[in-house]
Amino acid sequence: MPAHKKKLSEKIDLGGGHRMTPQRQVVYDVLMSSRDHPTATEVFIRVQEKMSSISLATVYNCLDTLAVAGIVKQVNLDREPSRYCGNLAPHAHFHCETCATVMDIDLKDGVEPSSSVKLPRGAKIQKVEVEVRGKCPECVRTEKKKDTL
Amino acid sequence: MPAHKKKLSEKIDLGGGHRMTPQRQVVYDVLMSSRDHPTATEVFIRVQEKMSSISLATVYNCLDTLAVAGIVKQVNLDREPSRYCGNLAPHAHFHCETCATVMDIDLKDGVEPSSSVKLPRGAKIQKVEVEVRGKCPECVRTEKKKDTL
DNA sequence: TTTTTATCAAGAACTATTCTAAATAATATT
DNA sequence: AATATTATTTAGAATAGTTCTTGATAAAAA
Ligand SMILES: [Mn+2]
Ligand SMILES: [Mn+2]
Ligand SMILES: [Zn+2]
Ligand SMILES: [Zn+2]
Repeated sequence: MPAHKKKLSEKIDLGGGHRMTPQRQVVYDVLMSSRDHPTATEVFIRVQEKMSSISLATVYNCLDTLAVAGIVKQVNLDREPSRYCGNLAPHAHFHCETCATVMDIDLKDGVEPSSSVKLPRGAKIQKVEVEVRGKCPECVRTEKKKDTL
Repeated sequence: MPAHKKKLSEKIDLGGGHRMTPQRQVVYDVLMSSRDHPTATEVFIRVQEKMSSISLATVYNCLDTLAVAGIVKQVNLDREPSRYCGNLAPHAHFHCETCATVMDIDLKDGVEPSSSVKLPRGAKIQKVEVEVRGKCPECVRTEKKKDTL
């Protein structure tokens, strides 16, 4: 079952004496129930529909706690606000420069993302990030439609 | 001849009615004469040694103009301040989490960096960025030395 | 020269994010 | 249970990198 379809309100262990509070749960649920990559402010807006009393500071706190606990991912693209992602599987991101959408890209089976670069010998690799920028299929289609008018 | 060893004060065309002013030239020279990836503030400090009257705002303006003209690269890693790079050849970046150094990584010949991901069909790819995080060779060595004490 | 356009510089403004401090709530200890 | 300890939430202040504004300066064009 894909992560984003997991039953909501599932109790998760955060470890390190951290509690899964109602605020953290609702932030977590919002991320797990969406495939897009909302910013903290967008998460805040979505969370408010379920818990109108929550503050933006708490959303930032919760996102950080969840990210440090490793149950959500913080996605940083360029100079833009951080986005958050509930997809824990290793994956890359496609960033559409036309509509600003961020979408997950699967990795090809058996191909390490690091295999295209000459890793510095003696270095200890912790993480490899691949980011693709361009025009998403939908925007390419819209563009072409415009051409034929 | 590698880009960073080019003769300094080389006159460059910026295109689009833009002038290579003394300020832009000195900012450009600073980037071309270093292999590290300085932030705008670090560039500012280095530039001041040659031109003490320059302002930080102008350094930001110059860096932006040079980057838009495509003769330097803006490098954005995580939430940190932007860094700037005079290496125009396609390359990736290694970011040491211990000493914060950013170094260039060459791409393997004949291997597209995009080959490790399942590109969305119909998308128009403009740029693929690969970022490696971990511990650089020097920091790995320092760490090991500490172990044997 | 006169006019136009580009650039510079200083500081204000902006924005995403973090910090502070007080209130609240959960947990542990007695 | 009562108390003490610790974690969490919250609003707002503070921070930091960057961008914007505006008037001065300089270069280019006419
Ligand atoms: Mn993702
Ligand atoms: Mn570089
Ligand atoms: Zn798009
Ligand atoms: Zn290092």
